[in-house]
Amino acid sequence: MRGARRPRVRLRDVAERAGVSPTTASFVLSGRDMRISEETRQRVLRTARELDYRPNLAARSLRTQDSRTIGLVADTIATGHYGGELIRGSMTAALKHGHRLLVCESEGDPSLQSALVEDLVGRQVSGLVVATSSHDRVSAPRGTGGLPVVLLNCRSDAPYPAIVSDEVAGGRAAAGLVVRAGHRRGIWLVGETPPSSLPGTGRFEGIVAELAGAGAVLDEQLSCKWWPEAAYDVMAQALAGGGRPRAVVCLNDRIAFGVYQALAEVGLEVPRDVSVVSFDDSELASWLRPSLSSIGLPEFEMGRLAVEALLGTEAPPAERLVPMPVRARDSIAPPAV
Amino acid sequence: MRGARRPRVRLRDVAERAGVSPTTASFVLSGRDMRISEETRQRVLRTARELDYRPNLAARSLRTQDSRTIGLVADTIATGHYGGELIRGSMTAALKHGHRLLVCESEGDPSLQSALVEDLVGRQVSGLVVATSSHDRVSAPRGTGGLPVVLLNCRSDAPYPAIVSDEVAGGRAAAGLVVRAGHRRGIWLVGETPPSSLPGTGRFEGIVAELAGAGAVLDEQLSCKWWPEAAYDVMAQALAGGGRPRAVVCLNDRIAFGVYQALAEVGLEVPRDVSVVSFDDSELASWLRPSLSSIGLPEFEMGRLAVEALLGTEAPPAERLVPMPVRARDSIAPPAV
DNA sequence: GGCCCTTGCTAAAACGATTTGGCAGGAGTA
DNA sequence: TACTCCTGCCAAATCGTTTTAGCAAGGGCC
Repeated sequence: MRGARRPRVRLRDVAERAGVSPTTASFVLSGRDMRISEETRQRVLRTARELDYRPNLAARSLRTQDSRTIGLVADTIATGHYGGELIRGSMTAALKHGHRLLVCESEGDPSLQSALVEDLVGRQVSGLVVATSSHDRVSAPRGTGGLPVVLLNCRSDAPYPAIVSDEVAGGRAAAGLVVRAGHRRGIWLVGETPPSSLPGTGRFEGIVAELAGAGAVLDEQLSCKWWPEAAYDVMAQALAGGGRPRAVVCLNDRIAFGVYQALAEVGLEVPRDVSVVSFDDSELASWLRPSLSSIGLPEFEMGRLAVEALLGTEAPPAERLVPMPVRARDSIAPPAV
Repeated sequence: MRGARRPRVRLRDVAERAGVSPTTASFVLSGRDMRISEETRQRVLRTARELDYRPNLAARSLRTQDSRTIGLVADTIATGHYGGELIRGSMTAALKHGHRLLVCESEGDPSLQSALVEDLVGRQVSGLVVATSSHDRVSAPRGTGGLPVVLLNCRSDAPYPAIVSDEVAGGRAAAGLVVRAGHRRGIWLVGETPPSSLPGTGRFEGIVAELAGAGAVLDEQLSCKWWPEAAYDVMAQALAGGGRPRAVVCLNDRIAFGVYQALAEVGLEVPRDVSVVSFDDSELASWLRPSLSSIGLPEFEMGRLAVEALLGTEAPPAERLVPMPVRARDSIAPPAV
């Protein structure tokens, strides 16, 4: 764009100027303990600094067969905070290992995905993270050419390690908050649990198990899409029918948002009259009044673990269940007498 | 990980198997119209397919001095939807030009930022996008080695093209919604406009200008941090003092959320009693009841334009103002008589 | 035959790093 | 002196592409 692109300083330039061979310069700069006199070492280092030498990583990759890059192929990277934190976690771990992150989005298109994988393999990435936002079973990427692969937020039939959130434990935690506040009756669940959705079924399973273990019962289950509008409708209808919950477990924060609105309209106060707990710990949870207790998604940690599985020294387990953080806030109180 | 990493198929392997020289194979595969007989061409293509040949992009980069990669250095990539959409936009544009995106986060640490820039330059990226989430003046990245740089969501004193949202026009659009609904009096503004914040001052400027142009007045200006809690507090206090707005312009959706709550508590209904408009068009805006009219952030488009400025054919302007999309929803109505 | 084109292909030199296998020269030892 | 070791450095091969320059064979033309 601006000005003539001056030719980059090469290792050879540094070597010549320092009066040594490229070999020596390379040894000095890569810090390997070959027998180099301290004086020569300093001279090379100084020269490199003077010339502002920056190694050409393409050349290095070619020679060492190691690009110090890992590829992240996601179906969607912009689902709320989700994608961002996943990327951040992956990047942080990659950075720690001196790697960079090549981020791609396939928009769920399988042919685009395989094209991307192919390209990344061609770029000699050291490993591949395949992520989804929908958290379920996925067909394993093909044509990875024997490259290490880690699945993020999904599983597959291929023998790739998978990093997923521990939804069952999360479900237990959510129900646990309600149970420990003293609730045993009048507990409602809001949100559908489609069979294909791992988070849904996992959460549900955990909730039911925890309630059963505490001798509590799930009085009502309102099925609806995971959106405020839908949750509001189904909740408002149930309340209009005369039902009165003491605690509501929502399958995500957006549902809880709708539930809050429906409760407010019939004059029920959270948490005095009704306790509410949900999942995702999105920003919404802390904005609501009263602030919403929510079981968070360990996105950052999952991203981190995925890259760590690729780059770390220890072999990753076939399936890593990442615990979901529990954010207890003001939306839960003991049942009124 | 699994199995022996079989050596990758090289161009030379394809050439040998097809009985031609690497030169010929290269010409065929890169599709250049050197004089190659159709028969030979087909043979090479077939062989490449059979062997599942994938070119080594490190070698290609080294030779062509072109990595087909662009680097994105952000201070924070996980600010709500913001970062995700920026990345998506950048990636889409990069993909269109056959490039990939190397994503880095500096966490606002200048020394980390320059280390990252240095690394990316070493990786021979074709260009650099430097993005911030805070949208203001930034010190230009150093040590870019003459690489093309585009600033995203910020400006600097260096002569780099900048892509920023047109906050002033956005401000006019927000006020315009209110004005066109017929409001001239009882218009409030909520949210502080710190001098350092470009979006704040830009929005404010546009709002004031539009109102003035329509002969409307800004009756009240409530200053508060851009968070629901703070906005609720300041709004509730103003309402308790007896003030009654007919229209409220909020500097972002989170503020509007707090305002909604404060209005509801004193029995004012949106939009019958009070119209509300705000900025960001976050998910919150469509979840609120009634749905919130909001001036969106053109994140995707900005990311796209940044990369397009680097890779596109036409020279980018020094400062590109990207229009903010107007999302008119249910929170605005004509003033009651 | 002698000359020049055209066609279809190839040899070899880059690109810029890393790394193997030495090579001088001095010191130590017998 | 002759042999061996060690120190400090370097020549050259290598990674897998792209690309310049040119070669051989065949045909047309005079």
